[in-house]
Amino acid sequence: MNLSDLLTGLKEKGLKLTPQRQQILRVLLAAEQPLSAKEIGILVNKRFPNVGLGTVYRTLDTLKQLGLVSETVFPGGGRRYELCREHRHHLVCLGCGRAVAFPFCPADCLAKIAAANPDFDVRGHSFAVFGYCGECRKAQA
Amino acid sequence: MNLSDLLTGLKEKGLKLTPQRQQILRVLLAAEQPLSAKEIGILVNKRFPNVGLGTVYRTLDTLKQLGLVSETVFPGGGRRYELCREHRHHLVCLGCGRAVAFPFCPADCLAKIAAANPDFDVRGHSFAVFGYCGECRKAQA
DNA sequence: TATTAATTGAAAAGAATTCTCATTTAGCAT
DNA sequence: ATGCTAAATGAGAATTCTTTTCAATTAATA
Repeated sequence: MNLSDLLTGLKEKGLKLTPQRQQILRVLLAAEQPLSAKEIGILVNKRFPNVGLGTVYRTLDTLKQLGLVSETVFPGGGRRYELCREHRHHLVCLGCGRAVAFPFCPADCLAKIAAANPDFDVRGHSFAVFGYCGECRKAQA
Repeated sequence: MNLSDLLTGLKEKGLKLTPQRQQILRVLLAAEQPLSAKEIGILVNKRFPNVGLGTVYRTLDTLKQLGLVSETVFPGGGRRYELCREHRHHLVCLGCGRAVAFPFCPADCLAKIAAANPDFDVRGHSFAVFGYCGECRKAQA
């Protein structure tokens, strides 16, 4: 997924290709891990100093609704955003906050749950694993 | 797990058994699903009208640190609390917000992740499934 | 180039959570 | 019972995060 694919996607949905949106998408494309709205704002501000957080939140909402961006809630309640490249989950370090993505899904568990709740229309799931990364473990010792 | 077990636990840790804490524990014991701090505050206020949310948050923090209460983060960033009875996850309705607990854990997935990341000290995980419950589906139709 | 609806910036408002500090109180030792 | 002391509380201020408002701007179309 590159920038022009994303822009084509926006255009097809009838959305305007504003420089702000493009920059937010560039930031998300360059990110190697999910970012908070504030972090996205700071990175966007490097090129567009007066883009406010309001615009960041609005754009993220729009992109979420289009299915281009996913929101992950981290322990403590922090919300982070990333492009929907492929479905993935994260291994999050409780020490430094860094997150590593992994592509495994708890498929067997989802199947069990769906089978046990036939009335429920399952639309999605979240899964995250927490602990301490190698570096933080060294630092603690 | 009943109230006096919980109180014994607190006492053993050297914490005071204030009426406020007891009432918060009673509310958590009576709850059938994880509650937000605000909801807990409202329920506590039925018997102790001037317990503030500050006390609710502080008490929940204390109970979390003792391992008596767990915090679950819901989509959108809402944090909810429940007694640690047994480890469980939730099936959450995106329509009405109600949550149903289930005891399955995505064990195979956890094992895969741990195997793929030997440096990482895994301490916990979160897992939740989202969708629409039978009632909300009827209401939509 | 003009028009128009979508988008934005800036600031205010709202919600959730944490912090502060003077006052109160549970638990312990008289 | 009473007094002592550290812990806990109430009330409100302060933070942080997110959403909303509205006038001004701008991308897209004719």
